[in-house]
Amino acid sequence: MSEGVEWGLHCCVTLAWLGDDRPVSTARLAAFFDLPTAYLNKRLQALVRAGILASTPGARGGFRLARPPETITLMDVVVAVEGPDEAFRCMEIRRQGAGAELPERDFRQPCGIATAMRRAELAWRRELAGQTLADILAAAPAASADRTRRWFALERTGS
Amino acid sequence: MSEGVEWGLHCCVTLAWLGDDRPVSTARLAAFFDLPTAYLNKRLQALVRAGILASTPGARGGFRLARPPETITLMDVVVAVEGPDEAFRCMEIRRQGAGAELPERDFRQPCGIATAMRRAELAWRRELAGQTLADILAAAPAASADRTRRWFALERTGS
DNA sequence: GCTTTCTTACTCGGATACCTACTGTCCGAGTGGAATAGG
DNA sequence: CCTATTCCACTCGGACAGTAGGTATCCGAGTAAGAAAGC
Repeated sequence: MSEGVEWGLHCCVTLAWLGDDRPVSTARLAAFFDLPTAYLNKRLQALVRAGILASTPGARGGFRLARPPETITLMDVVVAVEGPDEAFRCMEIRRQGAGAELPERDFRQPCGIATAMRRAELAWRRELAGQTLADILAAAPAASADRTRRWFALERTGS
Repeated sequence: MSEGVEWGLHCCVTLAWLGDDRPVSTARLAAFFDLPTAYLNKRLQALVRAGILASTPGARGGFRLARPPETITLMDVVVAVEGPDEAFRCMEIRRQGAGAELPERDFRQPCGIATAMRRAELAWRRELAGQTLADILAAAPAASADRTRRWFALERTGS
């Protein structure tokens, strides 16, 4: 799985902690996590396209959460960064080679392997869709949120 | 996810249908599914290392199932082909950048994001571990098994 | 005719290139803010 | 002192290279079968 998923989730949590009052620039977030600025920006753009973040252009611009943390599931973030297509995709190799000349009716029933893999992936998606950003926030220690807010406040005024 | 997972699963199902009496060569399996022979062989080797298949060298050699289909889970095949490490791996970016100078005790509690992602992945693995090769065989139509057996028998005697 | 030996063809197994996609980087368009000049 | 204007620095956004991992391929080691020669 892409590394950007972890980045996106951490940035969403951070933005939730910082509140919606003023946007946070990519450079600030990248400095906070020691990540490549431009590449992180690319990933945040994906979150904007998915309607998870809202971007503010211009000076003092940046990103903020587009909607309340209770309405943002981990599934939303994963799909936004990783793409909507599932990990296991059936290539229908049963129709290749020897099965190429078989009539269409022999493949009316879906591939059992694809069905089984799909079932597992649905369980994964269901678990991700059941966890919202608010749950992550609730589970995290309050001290982390405080430190994060303090760091961003200091950097804003400091050198 | 690697394409080889689908290949491995289909080959296991095919080998189960053909029975354990005589091994099947990579060339025969590759012809049956119209796959690159050498690359398929590489993947079958991975299944041998995992103890799922058994290889017989020499003329008339090939692969067969190493153990009964009831004891082979989809998880076993996926791990054998894809590797044991999970898809989402926490890089602990919370410790990078601003968090680099924090004391160790602040990270005693595991990362909440990693925990949530791990929970979803455990659900996926549990679903895969609950499905055995025997379940796939039972769900598949008997006609497919017959056709497969017939094709491999014909190819063996034919040109 | 039977046994032993040798050849041979076929198989797995690992070492070697290629290619897609993720990772990383750069520059331009656009915007808000601040300084400045004028009234 | 207040206001309108101009300039500027900062931000996002998409277009452009670099690199790791998956994909594909080839060749060598090893084995069992089969043919051939000898008894």
